[in-house]
Amino acid sequence: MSINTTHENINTWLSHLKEDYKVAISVDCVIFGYDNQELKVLLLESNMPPFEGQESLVGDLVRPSETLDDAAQRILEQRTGIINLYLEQVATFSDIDRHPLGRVISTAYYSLIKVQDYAPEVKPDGLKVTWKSIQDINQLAFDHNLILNTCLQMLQRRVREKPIGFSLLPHKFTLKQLQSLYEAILGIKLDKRNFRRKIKNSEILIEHSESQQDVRHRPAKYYSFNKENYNRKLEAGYSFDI
Amino acid sequence: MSINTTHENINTWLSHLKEDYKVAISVDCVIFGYDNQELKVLLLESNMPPFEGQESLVGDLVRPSETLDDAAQRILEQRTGIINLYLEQVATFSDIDRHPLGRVISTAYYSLIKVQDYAPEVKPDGLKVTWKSIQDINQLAFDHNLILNTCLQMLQRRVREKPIGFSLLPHKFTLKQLQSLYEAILGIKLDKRNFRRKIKNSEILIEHSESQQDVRHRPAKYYSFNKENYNRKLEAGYSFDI
DNA sequence: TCAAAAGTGTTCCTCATACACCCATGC
DNA sequence: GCATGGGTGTATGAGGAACACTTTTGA
Repeated sequence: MSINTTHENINTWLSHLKEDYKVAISVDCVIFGYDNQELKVLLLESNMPPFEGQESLVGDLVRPSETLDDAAQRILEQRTGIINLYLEQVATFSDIDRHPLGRVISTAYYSLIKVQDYAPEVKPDGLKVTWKSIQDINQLAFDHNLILNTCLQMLQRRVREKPIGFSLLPHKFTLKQLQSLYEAILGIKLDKRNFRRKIKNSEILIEHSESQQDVRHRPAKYYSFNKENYNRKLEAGYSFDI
Repeated sequence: MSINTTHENINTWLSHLKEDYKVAISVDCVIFGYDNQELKVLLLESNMPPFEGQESLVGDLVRPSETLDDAAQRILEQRTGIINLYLEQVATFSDIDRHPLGRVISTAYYSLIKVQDYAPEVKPDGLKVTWKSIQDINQLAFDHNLILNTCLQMLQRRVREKPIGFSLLPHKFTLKQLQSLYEAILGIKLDKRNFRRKIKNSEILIEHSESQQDVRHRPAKYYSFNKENYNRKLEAGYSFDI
């Protein structure tokens, strides 16, 4: 922000700060999960006009005493019980009439969690929280479809250039699960052999001795993300890329 | 923004909107230019405490009646006279104490112009506007160093994946100028032969019959960006990449 | 004729892509 | 023994990286 102005001196500027130029700020969190071969998003069911019955993203107003990053963490915790999740800022949405009750500008954040680690039944503040497949999402409250799409594009970009996909899977996963995850996020089919070669060459997986059990086909081996080795390779100039 | 809450009903929510939860919003524009082999940024000289004498980005408060995109265009025009420039949103900065006069959250935008098309002498509102080389920038007002760095990273990313570099050069340019531009933005050296082959293979340049004049060496041919052909190739699935 | 930058091809190597069959298990 | 998904290797082509000399001009 610049305060360089000869037209408006400090006093008028200060009065602007107090009065006319203020609007409310909110954050909206797009929390992605992955289950049953499908990419999902955490949604709240709205109970307020004019959006009763519609679903919305996890969001609320930002307090004047907190940063956007802090607000995103606080609101996510209050609304879902999820604590200490790293959220990445995506974009800020400012259409004049995006909120029916007044001028509210909203900054969107996204993150990823393992659905196994979060049971929506918790509902810390009594709101209905549900996982919903991206495919099944229709009309959301406010401009949340736009926000969701923007965050999804960010996810698609990031998942190709950073090993964040693992944070959607259980600690131990099969290569098939990993491939299906990428296919679900990117919306494309990948070649099995090429995918496996690429992943294995990258040397960022730990291969476990255990395999699947009770499957009526050849059991798949379990793998985990090797964060230590990834960090080591990062420092050596490695750049992840699917 | 979500209004789904059982703790705060509509009325208290509305009062929040009117009172406690309001902060001021600003935009800051990072306008890049290129001249004399150097990447430059448009800066204003600050005349207000505690930043007198320091330089700042082109910014101001957003009005409650305009979107952030509109505000960025308006403020850029008022402060510099530059009209109708497409600005891309980069990020929103919200540190509590980023502004000495109160809580101001700022959304950053960036864009590129040809320095030939803009004479800073114009100074529409009487402020000093200057081009400054990225290299020579020291301490800026507010958190503008952080904002500038963030926008520079965005530029470095974008310039590799979209043919936006041309908007920094004169209409007609030499391949050497184009290569130097990329080197200045990315801060790396490029191989002359590989660069020229890549650019020529991309078929997005028009080769003019004219060449440089009055240079004491073999004169270079002039080229222009072939926007029509680029758009045609885009639709055919082409993706620019340097 | 010299200085200064323009312009030009080839080799090597890495990596993306396309593709088909055998293996281990539960039923 | 059969259905189901797991697991593996190779050949081809495209494109990135490294690299040095000749050409054109003005002074």
